[in-house]
Amino acid sequence: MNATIKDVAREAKVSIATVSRVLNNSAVVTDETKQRVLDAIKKTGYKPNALARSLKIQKTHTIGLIVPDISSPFYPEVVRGIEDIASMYSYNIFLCNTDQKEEKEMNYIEILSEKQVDGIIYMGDIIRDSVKQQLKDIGIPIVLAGTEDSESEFPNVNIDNKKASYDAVKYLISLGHKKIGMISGPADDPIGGVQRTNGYKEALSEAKIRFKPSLVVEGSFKARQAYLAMLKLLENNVDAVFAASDEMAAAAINAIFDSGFSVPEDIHVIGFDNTYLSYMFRPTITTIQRPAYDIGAVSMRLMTKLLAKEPIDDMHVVLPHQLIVRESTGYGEEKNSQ
Amino acid sequence: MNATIKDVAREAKVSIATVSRVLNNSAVVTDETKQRVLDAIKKTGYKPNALARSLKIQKTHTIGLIVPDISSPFYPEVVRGIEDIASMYSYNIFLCNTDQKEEKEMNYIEILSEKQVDGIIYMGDIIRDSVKQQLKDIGIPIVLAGTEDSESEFPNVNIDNKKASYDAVKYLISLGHKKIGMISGPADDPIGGVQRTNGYKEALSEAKIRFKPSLVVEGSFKARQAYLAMLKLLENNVDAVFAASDEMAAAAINAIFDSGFSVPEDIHVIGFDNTYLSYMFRPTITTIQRPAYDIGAVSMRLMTKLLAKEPIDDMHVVLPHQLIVRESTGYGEEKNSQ
DNA sequence: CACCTCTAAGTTATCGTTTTCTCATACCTT
DNA sequence: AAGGTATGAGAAAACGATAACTTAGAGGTG
Repeated sequence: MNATIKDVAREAKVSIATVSRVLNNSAVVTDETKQRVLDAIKKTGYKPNALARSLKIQKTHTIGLIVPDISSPFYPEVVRGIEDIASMYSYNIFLCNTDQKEEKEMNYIEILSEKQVDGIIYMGDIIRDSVKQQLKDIGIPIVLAGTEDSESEFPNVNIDNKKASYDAVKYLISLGHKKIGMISGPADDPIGGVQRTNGYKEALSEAKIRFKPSLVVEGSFKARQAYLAMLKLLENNVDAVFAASDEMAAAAINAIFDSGFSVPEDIHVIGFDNTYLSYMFRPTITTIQRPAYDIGAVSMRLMTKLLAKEPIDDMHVVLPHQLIVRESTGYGEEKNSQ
Repeated sequence: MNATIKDVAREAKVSIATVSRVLNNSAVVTDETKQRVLDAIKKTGYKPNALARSLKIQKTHTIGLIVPDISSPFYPEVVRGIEDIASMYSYNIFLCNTDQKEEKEMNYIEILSEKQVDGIIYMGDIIRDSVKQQLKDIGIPIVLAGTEDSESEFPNVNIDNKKASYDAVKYLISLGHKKIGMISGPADDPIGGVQRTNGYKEALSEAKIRFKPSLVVEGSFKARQAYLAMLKLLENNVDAVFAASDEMAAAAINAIFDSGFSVPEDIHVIGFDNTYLSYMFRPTITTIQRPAYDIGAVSMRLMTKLLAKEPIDDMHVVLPHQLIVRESTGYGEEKNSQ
């Protein structure tokens, strides 16, 4: 059906080697022959078969993306960042949703390996040992985007989550709050759970505020649980809350309103991630910005360096986060200007 | 480095043909030989090379996704739906962001074709003739997800956009409104622009309300323009507004508040798409739900049928949309229960 | 003028599979 | 016992490219 290099060769009355040479200009071909080949390519409508090429050169210019769920916030932007840089370097990406399930992760890594991807970018809060081992076994470059493994064995790009939540809580303290609640991520999540809670504790201890376990309620990054968590915190009379995600912060604010209190008048709230929810929601939500697009872009750039075996200055990139102050902590009583 | 079928054959002391036979159980092999091969596979850690296989069988079990922007709402869910079904049928997907730019679209289609994808699912509001032609030329199954081409030449999965906006406006009319404004999509967008505006007109004409061009302001699906559009509509004293996207609806509501009016007390607003913004935003926004996940899932299912050459009952699937009534049109003055 | 060198282009092995032939052997027939 | 038919397994030809190795001339040198 589709023309092959052979058809082009026949048409141009040259050998397939010569066609290959003009295709990759890997060797000198006289202008006249070259032109004949070019004409033949046009005439036959020839398109190189990337499969055959990849089989021979042992490179696919394809990388695999392991993502918990492309339809949940944060990831779409990361993936966009990855894809932009990938396309810049002529790489294509396989998208694989795993819901963070071990079985799906293992399965996809296997398939990606069989499809001979040149590298894998992994996303997800928890990296199981089994998965880690398999990623090592397949012997291609791996980059972790927006996460990190316990021993820092893999190159990665991330923010400093502990510092980020430290900054958020410190800001609340600077506003004069003493009873600060937290709605954390799951306890078995080393980042959204452990690291962010640690930042919270550190800010408190630095300000000599005693840490009370009852003021930290474990959430699941879902609105409903966060709503209930907030109700619990209200029983403990908190005067400010730091939630480990914007969605949880929004749910918390709703819980506060539904309980007859007001934000920011009665209680201040800070979220995490600067999703568009945080600025479209009213009151707009003070939040920590994790530079999702950049995490993706830098991860992919790091990947291209690994693939090209370029020297790499830093295998573990820490991108800056930022506290974005909005109405939920009392900023800007004047009208918002969109 | 990696073991090949040859290594397995040598290890099991059989021919590579036999190994291939047990791999695909494409022919009878005695249990004893089979076991030897299986052992050899385990011992060598052999993984089939999908590239070589695909080259031979002329199928890659890979499909390409052309998407305007994975980081903008609606698409992540569609893609998730596609990927879920794809993985169910052992297909992998290439993700390609095009920003709806002709050049990028053409380029990606070319690359996908070179990489021998088995099919392409196209998303995007506008389908240019050049792109359409190229999609036809590469000679593989194409499915349009959440969109349609002018001549309905390609199989597609979508909702009835005209009917959807008709329903929204009819609902506003049923609430007693007469001066209904609309913030539409771009005029050159046959769906978000033309079809949705047509539905608006039809609902008006059915209710014998005269259509006034000044009450339709062209937006771009972006918040800022919609905010300005709403200010214009306010000058015309509208008492209700239908926006062609939730983000525009939210921006409109902000504009209304910032102008000293209130929603739903003074003005009713309806959005489009039931993004999570529409239910997290306060007031929650009445909207039309486009079943994004299902559009993706059904599109991919359609694709698998095309690839398997199964008989297809309907090449043009119209999925049901739904009007979701929330606070922005006055529903539920009682406390929202999350 | 014989010999060498260079250059452009052709031959062919190879990447790792699948699949079509072939073939050897065992088992039925009659 | 000779011939026919399954049956399991091997040999080899693809699939469509790349690249190492050849080779045929053209031109340069002594």
